[in-house]
Amino acid sequence: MKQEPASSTAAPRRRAGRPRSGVLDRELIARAALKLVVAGGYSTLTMSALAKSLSVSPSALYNHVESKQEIMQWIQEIVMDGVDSTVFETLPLDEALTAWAVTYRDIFAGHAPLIPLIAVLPVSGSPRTLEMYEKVAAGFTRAGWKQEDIIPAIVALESFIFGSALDATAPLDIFDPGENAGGIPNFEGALEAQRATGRNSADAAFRAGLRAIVNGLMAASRTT
Amino acid sequence: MKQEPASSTAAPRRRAGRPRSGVLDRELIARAALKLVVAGGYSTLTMSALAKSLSVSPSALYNHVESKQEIMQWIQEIVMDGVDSTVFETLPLDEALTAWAVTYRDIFAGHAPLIPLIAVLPVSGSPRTLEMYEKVAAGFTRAGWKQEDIIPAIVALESFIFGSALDATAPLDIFDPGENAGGIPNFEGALEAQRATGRNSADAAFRAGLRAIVNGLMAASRTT
DNA sequence: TGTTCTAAATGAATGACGTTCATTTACTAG
DNA sequence: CTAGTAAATGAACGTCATTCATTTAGAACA
Repeated sequence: MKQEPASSTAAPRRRAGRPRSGVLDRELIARAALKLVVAGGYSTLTMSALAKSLSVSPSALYNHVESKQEIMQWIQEIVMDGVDSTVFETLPLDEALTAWAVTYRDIFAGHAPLIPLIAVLPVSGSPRTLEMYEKVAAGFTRAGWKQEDIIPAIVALESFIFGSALDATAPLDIFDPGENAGGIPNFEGALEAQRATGRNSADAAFRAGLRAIVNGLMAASRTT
Repeated sequence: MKQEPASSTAAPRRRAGRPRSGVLDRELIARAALKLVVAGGYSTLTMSALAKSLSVSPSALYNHVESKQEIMQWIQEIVMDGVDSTVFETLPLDEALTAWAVTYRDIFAGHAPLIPLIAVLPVSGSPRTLEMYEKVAAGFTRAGWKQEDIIPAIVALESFIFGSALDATAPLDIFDPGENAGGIPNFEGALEAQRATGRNSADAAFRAGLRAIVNGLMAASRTT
């Protein structure tokens, strides 16, 4: 849990910038872990598998990592880097929020196991995540938002994004009532009507919900 | 993964309604599991601990349960039962949605580990959850919504609720930039302003987001 | 050059887990 | 009284993450 001093380098502690032996370092481990995850999903990310992919014994990893959780945090940082938050510099707030949210959800839909982690993780450990927040907050500020309303708006959007990313991993027939059909006419009618549109319901929900929450937030900011 | 035939009883398979020996049954196991969780959190819910709390050996549980995941589903059903969906019968849609969402989030904030499970779980295994959906869908129908818009609206709301429930478990100082302060003026300003309100930011975000998404959805339904 | 220091790797061991299985127990039906 | 059977037992297993005493090898210093 300890943070290295002021150094921004990710490499293990070494004597005055002189390279040291060791096959491993933070960057290497993080990349290898992400590679494993992308190739075979999070269930294949074990310390043994990770060590093997680095041609090293599992215990060697613990010279560079406190726990597996820490590796998950490293992965999270790399993944978070893929979220496009430059849009706030070029687009009006509502459009920027929409574009940002879309990339955010799409990226984390492929990394659902990270979500329960992120939601609870202090941002202090992740400078790049902080930079993202700064860009988003700047977008709100530029649009003239009251300062105290900005954090709640960001958190609300993120909650929706994380929930939607989880939802995106659900099986397509998740709502099929199965043997419990009958006695639920309203729900079944709605289900059938949605099915008839031919659209993926997770995507439709994300789009509709995103438009609603963005419009709703913008409207609220104008009334106060 | 198999479902028992048409029987709606939760008891283990038995001969023509005649009670059989056995200390265990589904209801007992589920209640004991929930009790453990409420007392000590999900990390204390192990098959050994559960068995011990029932004065039984761990392997005995497997005569009634396929896996620990199945127990988690049983817990989920009990917990879901606490969500108040009667409000749709008495309140106008927007107020009902708000009241429903509030109880939904508050309840699952105490059961965060269930969320990644639910988001991906077929509803067919949970009759009571289906009944909830029916009441919600009926509320939308009664309010004159187009059928095909109902499921996406429900899913969007649930995504927001689940995300918010996860967020509610975060530490209060989750946004503290720590040593990374400086260089992120907009974010820090917003953070300070939010702090100055004295409100819990997770709660403020949930309230603001809920109002926004409900208003946004209602507005959208009027334009189509 | 040789000695010492130390970061880093090793491999064996540990302790939780969830889960399986052959066997026993105790009730019920005939 | 005899089977038959659901259910409980306890001793395994296999898979994890993690720990630790020990070894290895490169760099600093003499």
